[in-house]
Amino acid sequence: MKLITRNTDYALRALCFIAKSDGKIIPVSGLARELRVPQPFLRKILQVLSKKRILKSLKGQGGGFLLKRSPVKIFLPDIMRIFQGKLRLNECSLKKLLCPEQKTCPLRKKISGIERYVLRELNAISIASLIG
Amino acid sequence: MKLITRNTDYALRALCFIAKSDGKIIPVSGLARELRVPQPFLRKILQVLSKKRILKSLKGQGGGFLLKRSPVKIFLPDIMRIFQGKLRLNECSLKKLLCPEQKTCPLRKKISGIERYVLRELNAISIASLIG
DNA sequence: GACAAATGATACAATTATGGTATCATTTTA
DNA sequence: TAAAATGATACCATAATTGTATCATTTGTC
Ligand code: FES
Ligand code: FES
Repeated sequence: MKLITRNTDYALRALCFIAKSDGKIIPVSGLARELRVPQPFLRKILQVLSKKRILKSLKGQGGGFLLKRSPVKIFLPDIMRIFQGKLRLNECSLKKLLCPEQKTCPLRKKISGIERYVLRELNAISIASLIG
Repeated sequence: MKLITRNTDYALRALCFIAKSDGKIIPVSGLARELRVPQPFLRKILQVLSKKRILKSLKGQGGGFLLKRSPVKIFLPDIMRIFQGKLRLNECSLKKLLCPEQKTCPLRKKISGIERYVLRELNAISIASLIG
C-alpha cells in the first residue's frame, strides 16, 4: 500500500537537491554520492525527468542536470504520474469482466471519497514546499 | 498505488455475500460461482479469514463458511491488514540505511497527515456499512 | 585532435509482490 | 463407504519494481 515508490522518492530527493543548488549544474555522479543512491538507477530516473521536461540536461564535460521548471510549479502528482502511472486508488479488480456493479458499488463510492481527498492533498505539495 | 489488492477485494465481497446470507452456511463452490472468482484462490482466501477468526468454518458435506463476528464489527483495515500487511503509506525508502532525516523530513510529515486521514476513513467502513 | 566527463538510448537482469494452482489429509453427512 | 466439504501446504506464473550494463553521442579541456 505504498503511496510513493522508490523511484519517485529518489526523483523527489534529487529534485529537492537540485532546487536547493540555485541554478548550479548537477551531474549524476555528485548527486548519487550526495543522496546515497545507486548511480545508474538515479541516472535512469533523471533521464526520464529530463525527457518529461522537468529537468534540463547538458551533455559533455561539465554537464549535468538543472531544473527546467520553477520548484513552485513542480507538484508531487506530476512526478508520481511519471513513475507510477495514473493516480487511482480505486479500481475494481473485476474491471476486465466489466463488473456491472461499478456504478452502484458502495465500496467504490467510499474509496473514491478518500481518493479525492488524497489527490487534493498531494496536489498541494510542491518541490518548493518540500525545501521551504 | 492500489489501496486495495485483489485478494482483499475478493475477501470483502465474499464477506458481504456471506453477511447478506443471514446465517446460512456458504460453501466455497457456491460463493465462487456467485462472485465469478477463481475457486481455488477464493478458497485460500477464506481459509485465511477462517484462521484469522473472521469466519467460522464447518468441514464435511454440507459444510462451508459463516461469519464469526458481526458485520458491524468487521472493518476494512482488519481485512486489509490480513492480506496486505501493515497499513502504512509513508515509509522512507531509505529505511535500511537508517535515513537520518526521517524525523525532520518534510515529505514524511506531509504524507503522514494524509495517512492519518486515510486510516480514519477506512476504519469507518464496516462490512455492515457496505451492505447497508 | 585526443581524451575525459558527461548525458541519451536501450536492453537486460534480479528481486519482490501478487495472483493463482495443485494436492493430499481430514472431517462430516448421507 | 462415498461424496462433499475444509485444513494445510507446496508450488507456479505473472507483473511490478528496482536495479545493471553498454554503446552512442556531445562537449569542454589539454
Ligand atoms: S465489485 Fe466491481 S465495483 Fe465493486
Ligand atoms: S528521505 Fe528518509 S525520511 Fe525523507
